Amino acid sequence: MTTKNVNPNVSVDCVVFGFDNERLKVLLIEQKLSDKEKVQLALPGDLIIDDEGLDEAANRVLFEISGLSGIFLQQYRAFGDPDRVSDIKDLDWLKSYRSNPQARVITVAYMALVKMEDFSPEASSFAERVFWQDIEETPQLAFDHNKILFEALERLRDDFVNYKTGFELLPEKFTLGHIQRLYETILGKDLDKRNFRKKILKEKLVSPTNQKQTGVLHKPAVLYKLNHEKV
Amino acid sequence: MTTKNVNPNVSVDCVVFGFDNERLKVLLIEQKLSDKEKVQLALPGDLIIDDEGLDEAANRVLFEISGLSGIFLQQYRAFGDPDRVSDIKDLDWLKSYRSNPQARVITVAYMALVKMEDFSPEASSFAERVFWQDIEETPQLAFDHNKILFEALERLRDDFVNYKTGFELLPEKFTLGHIQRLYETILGKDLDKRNFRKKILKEKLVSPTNQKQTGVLHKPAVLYKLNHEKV
DNA sequence: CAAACTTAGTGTAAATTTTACACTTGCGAA
DNA sequence: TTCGCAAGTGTAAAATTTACACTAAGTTTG
Repeated sequence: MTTKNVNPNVSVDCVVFGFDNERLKVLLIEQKLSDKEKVQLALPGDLIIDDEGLDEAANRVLFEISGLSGIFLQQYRAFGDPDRVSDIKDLDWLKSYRSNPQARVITVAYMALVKMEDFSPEASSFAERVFWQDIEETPQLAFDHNKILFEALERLRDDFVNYKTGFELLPEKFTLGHIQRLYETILGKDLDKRNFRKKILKEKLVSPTNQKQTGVLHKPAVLYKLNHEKV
Repeated sequence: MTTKNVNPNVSVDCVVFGFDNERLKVLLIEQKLSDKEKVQLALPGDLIIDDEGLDEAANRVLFEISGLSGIFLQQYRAFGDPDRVSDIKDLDWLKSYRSNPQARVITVAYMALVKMEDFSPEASSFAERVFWQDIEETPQLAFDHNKILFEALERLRDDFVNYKTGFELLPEKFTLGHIQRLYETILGKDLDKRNFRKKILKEKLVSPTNQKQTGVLHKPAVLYKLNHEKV
């Protein structure tokens, strides 16, 4: 009880889901361990700085690592097992301004969902490589990042079950089929076409334009747009 | 970018809701500032220790401050505005083992719901007083604790809307009226008696016993019990 | 140019869930 | 014995959810 504590390092980790009208992906980085030559995959994340809030830190870190900005990151929980980052001394990626390189790392996890076409991640600072990874084929990640990712996905699906979010991922003009594929992708299951359309149209969040798809190898669909005042 | 950071203090705060078959309360503590004579009200919380996990820390801290243990605490988010605890230097309650008394404090918030009759909080360590405060009359709290409490309440209600939680708050034998009052208390609104009973009974989480209430000044109600295999 | 392929688009009936609503019952207290 | 109080009970209407199959309109292929 009178032990002198060393304050923990505090980091933020960002689980950025990307949708490409087809598959759900997650933004990963490849980082190199300092002395050994091993590389490992991880979620973008880094230590916070003294005078910034957590939300602010998440946005900064994501930008510094991947070049992405303007993304709405939602915090969903903190992870703080004392040994969740055990081989911390081996790591290059804890930046030079850390004050206690030997101390544990507590991380605050953030989640976002974006359309991939709007964002082209570019590796910078200590990341060797930044890329979109298909969610169905997630590899082994560093530390407890697989767990952090899994919980983010659970939260993402929770947010989708009420059918009121996710439209922001669609292009300006989109078809009802696009929305349905979005929902099927996120929820990981098939939905009945007629029932889905009924439900979406009842919400009145989208309206038809007088345009149709072109250049598709099937009957062209009516294009819809968002009712911005409602979203 | 090359600034030497001071690692933040990390604390846990516990929002323990208590139900007394009547009202919803929250566990608060009264603590004294060091030099001045002012006292302030706050949620039970304290810094974490090096080698403990966050969940572990929450349980320890709650026990040390209030004597309560065996409570299921659920983490719901971290709060980390850089100036959320601005007058930290004035505070006695940051224990002696803190390493950076001048640094910011990031807190990880936990929530629990218990039946008050099972727990008799007793002030210990640095708390002057520990008590149950009616949720409808929450006073001004220290730091951002009003915000932390508000978000806990939102989360609590979210957990209740699916009608599948909260039974653990009831005595061993209880009436349907008790459950309804519990739900009305948590949700903060009245529910239709007949519809509520229909719904609860359909869930099949409770079964009637062959006993009835005694000593009540009205028609005695049938007592129910939990179907433990389902809860 | 006909056939094949692909997704768009559409309606209904049954089942389930939700909502609104009012009176009688049994106990203790006065 | 009457009064106050919460227990206990049923139904109809409305809303929501679910299951289900064919035609339409383009493009590509042979």
